[in-house]
Amino acid sequence: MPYFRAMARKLQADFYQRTDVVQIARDLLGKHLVTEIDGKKTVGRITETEAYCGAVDKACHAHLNKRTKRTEIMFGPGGSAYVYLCYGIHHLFNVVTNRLNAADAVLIRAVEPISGVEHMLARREMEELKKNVTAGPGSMSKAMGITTDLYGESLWGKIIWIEEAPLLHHSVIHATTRIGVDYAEEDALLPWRFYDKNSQFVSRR
DNA sequence: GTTATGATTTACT
DNA sequence: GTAAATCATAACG
Repeated sequence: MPYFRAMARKLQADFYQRTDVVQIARDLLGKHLVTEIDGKKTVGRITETEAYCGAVDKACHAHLNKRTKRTEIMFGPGGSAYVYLCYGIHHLFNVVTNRLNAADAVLIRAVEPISGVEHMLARREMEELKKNVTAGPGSMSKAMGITTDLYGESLWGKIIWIEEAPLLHHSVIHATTRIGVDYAEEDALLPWRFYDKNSQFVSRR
């Protein structure tokens, strides 16, 4: 490994297995999401996340500890990928957090392209780099090559991982309500969506 | 076996 | 602003 190129550390179990999913959602902002799929490596800086808190959150698929084949991975220990298909078209990528039997997850909603931009554009069938290439959970997953094939994949393996990066200052993190969870009644009002105020690559303002 | 329904995006009017 | 696309999953018979 060339000594002159700093090798960013992959986030490990101790990061994902903390018990406060909202804190993890904040901490993930600014980190680098990396995928290496079909020999194509793409890196994106995470700019937007949402926290989903297992049993007590009406917006979470695992609300009241509803255990199904789909939600099963969220009950495992933190550090694996929860990917599912939404509206029959979009693959949404989540990071499983917390300990065994605490079904929390963080939805990654947007990234800012860092490298492998040509692969992202090819996957999105686009010509130039605009924010909608990777802003929005379905778009981001498509650009990064994330599909339900990655369901249950370890986040410190060789296909997908997240690299350490300095925490963002709290003053540039904006907290607001989550998107598309109107059905969750009072839990739809929780300020559990976070984004980097300084980034253009955010799905909505 | 059937049926309802989305953690959304895109292309319209 | 509104609507269509499109299918795995979950709940029910």
